[in-house]
Amino acid sequence: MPELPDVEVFKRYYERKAQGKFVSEVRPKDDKVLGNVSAASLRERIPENRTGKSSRHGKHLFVEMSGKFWLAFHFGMTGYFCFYREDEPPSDHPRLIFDFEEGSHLAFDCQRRLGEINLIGDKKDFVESKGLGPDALNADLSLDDFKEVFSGSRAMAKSALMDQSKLAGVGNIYADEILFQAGVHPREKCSDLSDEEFKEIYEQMARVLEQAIDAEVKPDKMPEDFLLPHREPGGRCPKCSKEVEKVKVSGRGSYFCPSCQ
DNA sequence: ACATTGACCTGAGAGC
DNA sequence: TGCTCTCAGGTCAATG
Repeated sequence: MPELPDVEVFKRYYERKAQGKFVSEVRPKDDKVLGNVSAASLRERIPENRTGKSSRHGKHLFVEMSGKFWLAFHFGMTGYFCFYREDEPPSDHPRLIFDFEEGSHLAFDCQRRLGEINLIGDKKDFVESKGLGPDALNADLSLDDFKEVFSGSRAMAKSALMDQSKLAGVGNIYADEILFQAGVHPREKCSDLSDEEFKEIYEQMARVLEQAIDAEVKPDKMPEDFLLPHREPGGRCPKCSKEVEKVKVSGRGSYFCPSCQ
């Protein structure tokens, strides 16, 4: 599930619930989600530190530990944070649990184990090592930057939007939503897009991502004209009420409105 | 350079 | 009820 808006919501959840707490213990439950760090090393290095500030780049979330190092979280398909108190039930598939001195906990939950945790010293180096492009919701990203990234590509618009080395953060769901709002067919080639279409995609990208965050990523809180709640067989386009269609692009199920796009 | 496919994982839901 | 099949918001490697 986690694309840029989801991860931004996780970030705010972390800040609200778990930032600034003293970690008494950390419990790694599954080596599969550990990237460059072992369970033993986590147990060694994390306790006695305080959870610090956080930042996000694309689908990656960084959490600083006492100003000493960062934990980089990637949520895969099914990851999320779950904060709970002593008297509350834990999450379903905890893969790493922080125990706070005050008696509460933060779990990194990931049912399908496709997420990954890394311990890093420098965020920039990490972003570079992953080959990530600029964050898709970066205020410094101008229309000209955007065009420069995409106009040289012969890939389909949706594939290009999901390419994390071009821009980081857009995944399957929001690529569909952005192209729907921009009125561009997902299989349209970047090289065939007009200036007007580039501008439309650029503007809709920022709008869609921001509105999804405002809606806390909940389908029922999304704007009326979002495709997102209608991406299912038989679903109706929120703008023209024609039946939405599904095709495969880059091996991913892709919904679009045949009349609006 | 790009599309496609399968692998990595687990579980929910559909159809029988 | 239980089985099988397909699918799921991510990424990576191999192949054409």
